[in-house]
Amino acid sequence: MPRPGRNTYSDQKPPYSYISLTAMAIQSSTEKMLPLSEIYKFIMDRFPYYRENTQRWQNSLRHNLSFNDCFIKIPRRPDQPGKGSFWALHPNCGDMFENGSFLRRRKRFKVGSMQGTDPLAPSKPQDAAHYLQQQAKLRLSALHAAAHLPQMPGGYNLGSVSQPSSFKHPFAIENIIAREYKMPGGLAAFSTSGYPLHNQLTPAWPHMYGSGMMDTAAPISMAHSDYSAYGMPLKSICHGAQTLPAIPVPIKPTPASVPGLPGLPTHIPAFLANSPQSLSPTSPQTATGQSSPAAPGETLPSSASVALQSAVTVH
DNA sequence: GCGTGTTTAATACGAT
DNA sequence: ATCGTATTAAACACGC
Repeated sequence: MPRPGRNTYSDQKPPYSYISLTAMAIQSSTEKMLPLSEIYKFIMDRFPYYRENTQRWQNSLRHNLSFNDCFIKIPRRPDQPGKGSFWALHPNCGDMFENGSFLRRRKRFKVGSMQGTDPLAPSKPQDAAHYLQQQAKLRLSALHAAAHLPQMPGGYNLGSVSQPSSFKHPFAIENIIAREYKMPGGLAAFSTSGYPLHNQLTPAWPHMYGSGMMDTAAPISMAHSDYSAYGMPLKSICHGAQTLPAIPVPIKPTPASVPGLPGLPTHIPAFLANSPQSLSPTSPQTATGQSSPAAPGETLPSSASVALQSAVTVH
């Protein structure tokens, strides 16, 4: 029986499928697309388990990328030199995960199954690739635009969201990343297999490793997980382009973080940060996300959204 | 050669 | 038992 310890829990295989892990990596990126090598890196950074047997799981991961329609390949632009293509989530792959939990997928995503809700998103892989490439550009434009907007006191840590759903699955991406291993309470109701157990208290997320980003700037109290790090369900991240393109996620409190922008995460989860090392340790900070919860269905127009809209119309 | 990408096949497991 | 999905292994192609 494994005992709690550095090389037992922390090296445990995470309860996520390769699809989940890949989706996490992709969604952690600013442009919502990553080259294969960055996906590898993300996973190895966060999950010590995957620092071994790299041949095995990387082969599996590549298999999943090719095999599953939910991943689409995006050719590099001339200004994106490097090896291999980018990989992104199909714009219509929303709702792929049950309740936004990376632990459970609803069903295999197939192109043309019309389970997505983005009326603008093409379903053909080629079209989707182009669409996402455009989306990536837009995100960068929006990010730059937002960077010039005033910042609220308290920075990125507002937590007001416009999601109509108050969905808060404990394994939703925002909770995964928020939870870290270093919860204020130190414990959470999860089994060692990673699944929620209400009658059992074990250290949460032993399989995850901080690699220098243990101390997120926005620790979330999981005891009040109603408003999580992202403050939005995965599905809205996944097809955030339903009304607006998904917003780039700044990885640390920068002026680029704009409070109140619909769909814009105001907590920046370290887990999703694409450069975890860049996160400087900060003093524990109570989650302020619950301090200004958005009412279900509420939308919060902001100057940033205006900036985004203008960015959208520019292409 | 190596990294990337595709495909097929076998196997295991959970849900129904 | 059957089906769907995930994992793993392996072979192969392609480009640098």
